[in-house]
Amino acid sequence: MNNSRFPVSLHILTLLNDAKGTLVSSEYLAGSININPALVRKEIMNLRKHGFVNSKEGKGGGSFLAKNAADINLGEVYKAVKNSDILGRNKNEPNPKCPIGKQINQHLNTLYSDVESTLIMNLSKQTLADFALKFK
Amino acid sequence: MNNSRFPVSLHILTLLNDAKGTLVSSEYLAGSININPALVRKEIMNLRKHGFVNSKEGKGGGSFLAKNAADINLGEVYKAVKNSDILGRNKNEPNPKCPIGKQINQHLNTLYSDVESTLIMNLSKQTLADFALKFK
DNA sequence: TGTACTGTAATAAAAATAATTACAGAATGA
DNA sequence: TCATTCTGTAATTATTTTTATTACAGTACA
Repeated sequence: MNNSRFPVSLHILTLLNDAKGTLVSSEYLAGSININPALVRKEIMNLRKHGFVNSKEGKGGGSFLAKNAADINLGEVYKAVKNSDILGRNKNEPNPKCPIGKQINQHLNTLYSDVESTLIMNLSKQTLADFALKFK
Repeated sequence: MNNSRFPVSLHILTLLNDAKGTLVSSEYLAGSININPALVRKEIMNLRKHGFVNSKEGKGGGSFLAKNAADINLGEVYKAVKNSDILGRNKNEPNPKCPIGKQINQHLNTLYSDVESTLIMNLSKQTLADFALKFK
């Protein structure tokens, strides 16, 4: 992960949780996170697609949590934003003529899926409500 | 992780293990991985720094494992190559005037260090020898 | 003493990420 | 009704990260 989608999404969700159902504009969210509002809206699109938030268009519009914070766990959030292999991947095909190169991706795959599923299991122990509780 | 340092390093180590102590050139390694030899040498520098491999300069030179494959575990390899936060990080400072923005990095830090230590624990259960054993 | 390596740096290219800009469409309320 | 303030979305540009390329000094061998 060399992008900021997870922390940005978690930040958005935390702010929305804090707003207790009132509508929050992408402008405000962007101001807290310190990124561009259009990026926030894009990330919100994704969170909406995954059922975490809902938005209302038009004047006075904004976003709000679509479910209880206790029903959103961080494993789900991770799954919603992940778009690359957890431990990275070589973009080039390894040499198929090399006995090791030929097989390595297959073994990396099993390693990664194992590692990732325990990671998700671990993340899933914590809900957005748990996370938000840490803020004073 | 959006770079390929972990898979590249593991690939190198697997090849060296397969070579059973004979010297392997960066040219050969690069050919199997399908990346540039200079990158391989750079990655080997790092692996050497961490005590996993040794190299011999000059004609007929190359690299070889510096310790038994059973004494290299994948958690150590991960630690040797990791250079970014496991779940990504927003490069911009969150707004210190926002009650959430002000605190979020601190809470992300504890989350990340927790998540990462279980990830490493998990990876550490597997040695290079275990990994290499999967190749037929 | 030529050859084949590593070590290392500098530079360039490519890819990924983020920022910016723009604007149509929706909801509000004066 | 219509100006205002939002979202949704796309297109473009800028920035950063990653990878490739090139080059060459130094080392070891034969």
